[in-house]
Amino acid sequence: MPENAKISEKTIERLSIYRRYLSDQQTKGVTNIFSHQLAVGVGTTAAQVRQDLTVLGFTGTPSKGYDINGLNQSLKDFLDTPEGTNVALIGVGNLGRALLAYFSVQRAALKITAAFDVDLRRTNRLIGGVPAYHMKDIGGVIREQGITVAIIAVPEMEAQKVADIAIEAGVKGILNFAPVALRVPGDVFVENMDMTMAMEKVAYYAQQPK
Amino acid sequence: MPENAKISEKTIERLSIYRRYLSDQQTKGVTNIFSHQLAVGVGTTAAQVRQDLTVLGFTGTPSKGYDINGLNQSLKDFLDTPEGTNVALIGVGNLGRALLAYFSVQRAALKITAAFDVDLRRTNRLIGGVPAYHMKDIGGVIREQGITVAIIAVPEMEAQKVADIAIEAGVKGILNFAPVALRVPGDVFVENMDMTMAMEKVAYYAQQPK
DNA sequence: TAGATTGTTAATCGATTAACAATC
DNA sequence: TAGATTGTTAATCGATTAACAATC
Repeated sequence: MPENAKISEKTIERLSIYRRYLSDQQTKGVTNIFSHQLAVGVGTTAAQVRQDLTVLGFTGTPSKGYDINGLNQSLKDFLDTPEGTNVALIGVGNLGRALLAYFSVQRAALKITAAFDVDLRRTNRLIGGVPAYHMKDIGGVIREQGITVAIIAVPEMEAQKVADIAIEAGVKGILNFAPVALRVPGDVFVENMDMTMAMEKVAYYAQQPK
Repeated sequence: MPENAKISEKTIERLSIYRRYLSDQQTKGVTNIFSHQLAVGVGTTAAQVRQDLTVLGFTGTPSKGYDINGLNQSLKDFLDTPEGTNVALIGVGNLGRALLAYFSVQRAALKITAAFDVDLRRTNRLIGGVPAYHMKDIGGVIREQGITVAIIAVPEMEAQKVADIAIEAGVKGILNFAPVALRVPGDVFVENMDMTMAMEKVAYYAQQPK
């Protein structure tokens, strides 16, 4: 992968989706796949797939398409860090606990290794197999574990505050479920999962005559 | 709002975000706002805000900017249906119950009025104040209640099947939490909330030197 | 009035789609 | 070989940003 190539967010998103689909195919024993098959599987176009895959430097052949094992390895090399990534979950309410369960079934490359809350009933014990700490210990624990990614699942009012603390402690990427625009330094990446907005968008298009 | 104007998804997303921010300001007693203030509040640009707001046909003034009460009303008229929208939640596992709690605090325009699951322990009773039915009753209940929007929070394997049944019963918009590309007719809108993809994207950018 | 902001149109930017020679 | 698919470049499309006369 060329060091100075600029790869769009959309491309990264699709690479992640390709990987999941290809892993599924791999477990089914499929060994090769053509760009248009992959495209149908994930809901895009063959041209898009081919263009996206060039960023990996992984190459297919006109007769066989892409080797799924090799392509999966390339996607892994590209998307994952060799040593895996520790993730902090901030906020262990209804949503937080659901996320804990959701991400616990993931492969080891991304792993929630610490959870935080202000509620004493949810701290200083294991929740879903993950140690839950009091919010006041965020900075220390993140630093100790070398955590660089955090999931924010706290109420709107608290989100900016916990983001600031997490970033101060070394976090460089945030998956934000709080419905606020976080103010962060330029070297910190924020992805917003705005469920209310998504719901309103769906409702809007559902009511359109089309 | 002009009948034949084509409005991009991105614009709809921002309108939803503007509304939430403006509602917050409204409750704080702020009555007027300039495009650049709104832009900072939601994390976009003033030019973007002004261009987006033109789709409402709601107009500001150079001296006062936008009247927040009036703008909120315009956004409501644009985004909401007069009679409100009933939403079905399909899948009452960890994530489904978290979503039930999350959306129960929303204003009345969007309301989860029915939940569905295959697990008998989660059906034929109220969950979070919402009647939970067995999956086999989906079609009937959706039809009876005139539901047009569904949230899919079932395992990957079941997602396409429940989507097909919901659409057959009249659903026109789906908020899909299952990590699969749903195949739907052209008049059905699907918004994917792919949490694994989002997490991988965050991890990718967190590890970039930048 | 002078200055700032508006609505709106034009210019720029970036992403998607199409095209095509090279390859198996 | 003939046919289909590949990598890659060019054309198209759409969204964002900039510009500016009109307005308060």
